[in-house]
Amino acid sequence: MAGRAGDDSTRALYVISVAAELAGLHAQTLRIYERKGLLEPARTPGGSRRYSDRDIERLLRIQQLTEEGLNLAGVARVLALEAEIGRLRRENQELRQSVQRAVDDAHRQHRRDLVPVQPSTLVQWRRPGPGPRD
Amino acid sequence: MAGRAGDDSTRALYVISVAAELAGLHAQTLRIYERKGLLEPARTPGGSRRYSDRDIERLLRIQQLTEEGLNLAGVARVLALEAEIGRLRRENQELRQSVQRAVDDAHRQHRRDLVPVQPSTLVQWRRPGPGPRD
DNA sequence: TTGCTCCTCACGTCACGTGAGGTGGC
DNA sequence: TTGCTCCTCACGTCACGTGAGGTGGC
Repeated sequence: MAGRAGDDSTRALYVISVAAELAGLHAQTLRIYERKGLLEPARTPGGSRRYSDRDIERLLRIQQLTEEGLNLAGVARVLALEAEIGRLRRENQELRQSVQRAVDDAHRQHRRDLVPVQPSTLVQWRRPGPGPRD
Repeated sequence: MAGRAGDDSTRALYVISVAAELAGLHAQTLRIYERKGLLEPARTPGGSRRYSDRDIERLLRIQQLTEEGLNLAGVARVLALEAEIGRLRRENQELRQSVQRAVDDAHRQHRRDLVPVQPSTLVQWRRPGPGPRD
């Protein structure tokens, strides 16, 4: 599905008959999906539909969901919720990185504090023995 | 819907006819929803269904979604995805608090570093000029 | 002209809600 | 006995996919 010239998955490449063949659906079904707001293919100046690779993948996802018994209202809703979940997961990932950065900064700050120590203050390193505590 | 004795929204209180009346649905419809896995009311030792306030709220949510045109497969999927979104939002909120805590700690650390500075080491602050790079 | 596109209309199938009908335990 | 519960079966309605039928531009 990728590796196309220009590698732009949103580029409108396929007329409806080709898109239908790629997705394993009837052309008329694609028109129905569009009317229901499930996807919005590009249009040529003349008014014909042109589908991108992203559109094809969306069609395959829609097909999965309808095969699982969802009707088109459910498919529309599920696609929207899945997009929301994607956003939340990304935001989540970024927040985790923020926490990591903040902790790293704290550690760096700590190490910087240790740098000015004079050699005369160095002591031999001992592994912590089985002391009464700590 | 709340404020019940004991205030436990999961307590099984209503027989199917009462639950159906509360939700504005037919008892038989509630049985269908259960068979489709949309909710699982408690059972008495004799085998009769008992619905909780939480079950009633779920029934109302199911009703909303079917009125919006979703079939039951779609409703089941949407409810699961909404639960996932709830989890992600909560996790997200906790991560934000972690970031806030880490930043607060860094500020505290910073303030502590500033305390030991001797007055003799103070220099005038200059804004960085337009140097050749960086 | 051929083969595509566009659209609308109609039919078959299936899901779901509703009701009927018959059973059994407080 | 009455009024509930349990279940299954059948029917009406609606959504959706499919196909036909007619139009128009490369």
